[in-house]
Amino acid sequence: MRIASWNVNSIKAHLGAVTSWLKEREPDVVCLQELKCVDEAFPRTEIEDLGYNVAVHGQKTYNGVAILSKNPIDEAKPRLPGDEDDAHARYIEATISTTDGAVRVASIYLPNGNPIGTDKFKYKLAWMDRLAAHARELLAQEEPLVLAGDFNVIPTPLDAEFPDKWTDDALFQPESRAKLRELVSLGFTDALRAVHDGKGLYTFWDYQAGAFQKNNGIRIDHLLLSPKAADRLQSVGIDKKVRAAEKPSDHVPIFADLRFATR
DNA sequence: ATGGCTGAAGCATTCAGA
Repeated sequence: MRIASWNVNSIKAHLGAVTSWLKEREPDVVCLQELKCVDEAFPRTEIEDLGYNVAVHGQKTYNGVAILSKNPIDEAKPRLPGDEDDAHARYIEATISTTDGAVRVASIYLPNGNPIGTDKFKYKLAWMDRLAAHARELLAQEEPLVLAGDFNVIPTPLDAEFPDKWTDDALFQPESRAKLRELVSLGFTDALRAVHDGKGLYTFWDYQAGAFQKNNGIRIDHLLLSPKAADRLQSVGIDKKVRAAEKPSDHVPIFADLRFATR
């Protein structure tokens, strides 16, 4: 089973890139972030025509997350528990059934948190606390679980081409990194780092100043695997080349192949 | 030292992103 995550930076603006990539990469499950549209405006038909079931938690202009799955989506739940008053559409979770058992998947768009020293940064840290609390509950169920999304945290200096440029940024604050470590330490495996060492593996390049041409990137899109998902991990990839296309999203897809007898 | 670009909303310019 191939599970992918991609911050598409507006599903309407980049639908062509998404459908081309779906056809080429053939993921079984896809977690999308930054849809920037309400549920009714999501291009459901275009995605369903490629063989996917769709669960959307949208929002006008900002945020918005979705889960696409070739296997049936049994249950989809928007929002983290306790976030009923949060207007931001940043989380949707679904259970996907396969002939080889169920897997639970969450599509996560963690707050950016810039600039530091503001309520936006406090909101980011509080959101991370709520995510960790929920993740702890999910882990207790001891099922295959994948937390997939744009976590807006650079885990370590290895995950930025120029880490010194990010010292004043919310994505690289010690508090942000500590909270990501606390989440992972509940029992998750960072899928990419389980398979690949070293520098130069990025999922985001700014649109400005030729960042992609300079490979001035950061790794902020992550796939966190519960123990029963990590046991099945075969390989992980980053589709860097989609960033070089015309009018790309500023993020690229990351995907993991798990040993699941699907379809 | 700073900003650079992109998308949405909406029609000039602001907000947000990271």
